[in-house]
Amino acid sequence: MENNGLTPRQQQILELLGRFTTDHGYPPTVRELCRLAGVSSPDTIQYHLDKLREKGLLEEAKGRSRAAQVTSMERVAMIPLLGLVPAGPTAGAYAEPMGHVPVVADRGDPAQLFALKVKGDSMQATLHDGDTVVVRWQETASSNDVVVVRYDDGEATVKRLKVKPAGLILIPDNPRYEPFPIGEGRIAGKVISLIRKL
Amino acid sequence: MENNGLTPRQQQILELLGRFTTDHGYPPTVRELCRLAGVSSPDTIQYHLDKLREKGLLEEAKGRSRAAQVTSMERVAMIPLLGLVPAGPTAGAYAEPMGHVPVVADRGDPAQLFALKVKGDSMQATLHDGDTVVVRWQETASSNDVVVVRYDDGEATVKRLKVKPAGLILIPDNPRYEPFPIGEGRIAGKVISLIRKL
DNA sequence: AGCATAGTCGAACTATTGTTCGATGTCAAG
DNA sequence: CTTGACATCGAACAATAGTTCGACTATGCT
Repeated sequence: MENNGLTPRQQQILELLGRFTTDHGYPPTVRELCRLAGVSSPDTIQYHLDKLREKGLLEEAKGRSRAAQVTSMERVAMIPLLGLVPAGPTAGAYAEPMGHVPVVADRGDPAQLFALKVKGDSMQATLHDGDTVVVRWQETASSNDVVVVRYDDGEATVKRLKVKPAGLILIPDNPRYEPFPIGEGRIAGKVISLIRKL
Repeated sequence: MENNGLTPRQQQILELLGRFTTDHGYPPTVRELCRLAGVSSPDTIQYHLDKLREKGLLEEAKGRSRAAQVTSMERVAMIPLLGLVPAGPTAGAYAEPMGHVPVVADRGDPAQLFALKVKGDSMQATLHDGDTVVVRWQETASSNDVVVVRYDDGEATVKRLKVKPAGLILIPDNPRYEPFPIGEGRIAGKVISLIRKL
């Protein structure tokens, strides 16, 4: 029953704040919240905002405009969806990509991440054609990691890595394909998660 | 080579704008951009912002504070991660959940979406233990849809749906489990995508 | 040289926005 | 009935932030 000890009004303001933020991309001003909540005095909103801040539900940020944010909201980073082949760990993340993928920016630096669209069925069972994978730039990896390997000619492939005394072996999870040595390729990154539309 | 016809300065401002926004949760003010870009006059930023607006790279939003946004940024919604069992299509998305999952809010109303953690291996091959699935609230579904079914006792399960003349059948994708009729259960929603950590 | 483009500055102006104050009303608890 | 928490209002104030203006410096093109 006890909803964090929030009064209905506070609950409503919190809800409006969250909705506005995701709708517009930035938080509302105090007066915009006035309109949304149907009250006429900015102080009414300010009053509730203070209460919410006391309870730790809002970011402490007084004085600045549009700075009221729900604290519980994990910070989200938009990582670039580089297409089928990653070009390289270049900086310009706002030019080429064919889109962006939102990820929760909790573990590590999100600037080290990028996304890739999977093509083909060589990794079937693990990765399907059309899947989106989230990759972290790194030049080394461990056995059994799924890695992105890039070749000088611009080609790239996603395979499971096997570290053997003889060298690095790439293993397609689909048994209809044969494992092969990495050759001239270099590891570009490690696949850390996948997103699949059903 | 031609980078959208952007000058280095414009490129930089765009980059700073994007970074600030994802870092703070809201866009910077003109003067904050001044500091970041190392210029002293607000007009310098304003000048470049106008150029970027002309090229359609920024949201048209004059007069308001902190309203400069990169247009290419897909709007992101945080949908509630309800845990193992969805309680119901209630509004209070900012209270109970054990977390939030970011999704691109392009198709349909993101308020109709929620996330669930998958438990068990009855859907193996399609869904693994620990996967996060994104579900849309709906009370009906088609054959072969993966659906969330809720029972009165508070239990819930994820299975593949089969519409038969005799009634609705739930099919575990794992052949080690047997299909069974939906019984007293009701469809709570349809699984539209999955997120898996590797 | 003449001219257009890109970039910058500092100051001033205006509008927006956060904040504060005193006053008022409601409602349940003591 | 008095007290306290909850809620609201309107007005006023101060700080912040968007906008505009005139002037100035490069650079490359004609």
